Amino acid sequence: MNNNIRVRFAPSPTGHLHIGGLRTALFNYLFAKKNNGKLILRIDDTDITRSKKEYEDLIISDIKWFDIKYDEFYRQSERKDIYEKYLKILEEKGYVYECFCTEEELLRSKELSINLKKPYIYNGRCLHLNGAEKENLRKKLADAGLVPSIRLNMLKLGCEQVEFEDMVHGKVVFNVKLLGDFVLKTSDNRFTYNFASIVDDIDLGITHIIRGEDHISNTPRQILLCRALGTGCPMFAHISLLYGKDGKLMSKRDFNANLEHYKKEGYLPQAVLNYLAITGNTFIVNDERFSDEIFTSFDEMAHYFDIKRTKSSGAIFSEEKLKFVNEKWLQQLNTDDLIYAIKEKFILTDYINVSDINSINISSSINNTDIESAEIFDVIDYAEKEYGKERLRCIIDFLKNEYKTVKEIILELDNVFLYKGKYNYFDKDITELLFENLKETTGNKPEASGFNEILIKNAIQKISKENKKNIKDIYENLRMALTGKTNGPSILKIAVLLGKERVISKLTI
RNA sequence: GGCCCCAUAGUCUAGCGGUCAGGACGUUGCCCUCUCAAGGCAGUAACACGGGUUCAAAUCCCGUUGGGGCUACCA
Repeated sequence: MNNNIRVRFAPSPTGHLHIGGLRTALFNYLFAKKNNGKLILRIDDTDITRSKKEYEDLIISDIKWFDIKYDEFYRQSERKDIYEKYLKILEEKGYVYECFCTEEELLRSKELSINLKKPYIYNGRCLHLNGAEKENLRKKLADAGLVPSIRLNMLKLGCEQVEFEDMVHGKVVFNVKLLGDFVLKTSDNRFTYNFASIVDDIDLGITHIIRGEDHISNTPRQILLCRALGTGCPMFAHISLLYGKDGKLMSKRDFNANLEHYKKEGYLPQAVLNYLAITGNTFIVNDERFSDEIFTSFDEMAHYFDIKRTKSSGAIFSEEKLKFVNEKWLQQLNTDDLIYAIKEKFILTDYINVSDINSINISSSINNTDIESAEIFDVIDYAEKEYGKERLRCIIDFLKNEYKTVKEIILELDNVFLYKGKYNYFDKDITELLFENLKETTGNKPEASGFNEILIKNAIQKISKENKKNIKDIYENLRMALTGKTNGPSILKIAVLLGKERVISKLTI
């Protein structure tokens, strides 16, 4: 296996990284990992008017959030010398020419083509200008503060068609005549995407270009540039795009295209990646291990990844399936790792405001001396102070198997384990009986040994028998008193995790 | 309009000439159960259409239809 594989992810900092971009980054990362290659992050910011540093920062932090690691980093805005160098090569070979057309002129000729229902192709007018005409036009441009743009001379290249072997689509063929002499360098001295991108790919030794299918029509232009430059060309893999429920391309307008959405809803980064990896893609077939499509680690995912198995058809994004994947990840993730992830990856104040908890709870806190002196940053922090590390671990271990997102876990943690107020009970009699019995039967034994599921169950049965109360009613009442809801995870388990003291206190009328 | 890509259930997919068209999500029912989930079991639902090629086509070829992308001195 070739271990000089180099791939790149090249977002332009003109907005947030969205879910489709993340998928492209992921496929690059998987490919690099699988082949022992390098992943290069390149910020394609040649469009200085639309590019913003804040977006670059956001993109980088998003990539980090998902634990996608890159080996090298570049910014196109810092590589102008390199583009200049390659442009010079083309000039020397006579493959480029100056274009003096103004924006209006080009626009007009384009409109004309549209009206005639003909494809718009640059007419190559400036190719045939003589020296005097050029100087005249150059002056005119200079008056407007512009310089001639530079176009690639397709005629000189002499190719009729370009074909390439796409790693996901197979053979793709384009007719060169329909491409037109495209611009390499603009009249305001910027290099265009098509030029800068492939020059970087060549210069940085990129071996495989894995990008979205929307770039497939740029590919022939870039291949032509490779030929003009006389260099080899990287391999291409155009992966299918992600679509919304309406069948249209996911765009920044879609709320679930924004990665912020997944952080706020409490999806684990691993789960999002896992989901993205399996949609529009297949790993190993006929292997039961992957029948439910859940991986246990990124390395495992990379190991079984094969770009050639990527589907060439587009895929509709399904948050339902993502939720399922997230649920599985929650279940399989080691509890300590989960707690770490919750603390590191999520902004818990999105779910619960710590100051709210504090104002409600601290005054009535059981061990309020500890709490008041401690610095509390978030819910987990607070819960740790309340329950201790070990106990909190048990609670999270319990909750992670009951809920589907981190958000749900945190909400439940707050609602039943941290809330110190009392919920309304259904039945006063039953509540009193529960209070008496649970207080009595457990006596003064320490919580750990005395307060367990069997004991509570027995107490409930005893209450039922002796007082002719319906078992279900007693459970329901206990649940209501402890959680304020009529349904949820095992109330026995919840009671045990809460501990005798808290349970008794909630049952006090 | 032109160019390119794509087409198996509601969704993601397996399938590479002969399968009862397989799996997953969802959904429905049952079991479990203090409730809701989870889990277990069972059910539901698909080869866009029309021509070829072939003894045989979801699979190969052509066309049609449908969807999508691109069509800039944006990336």
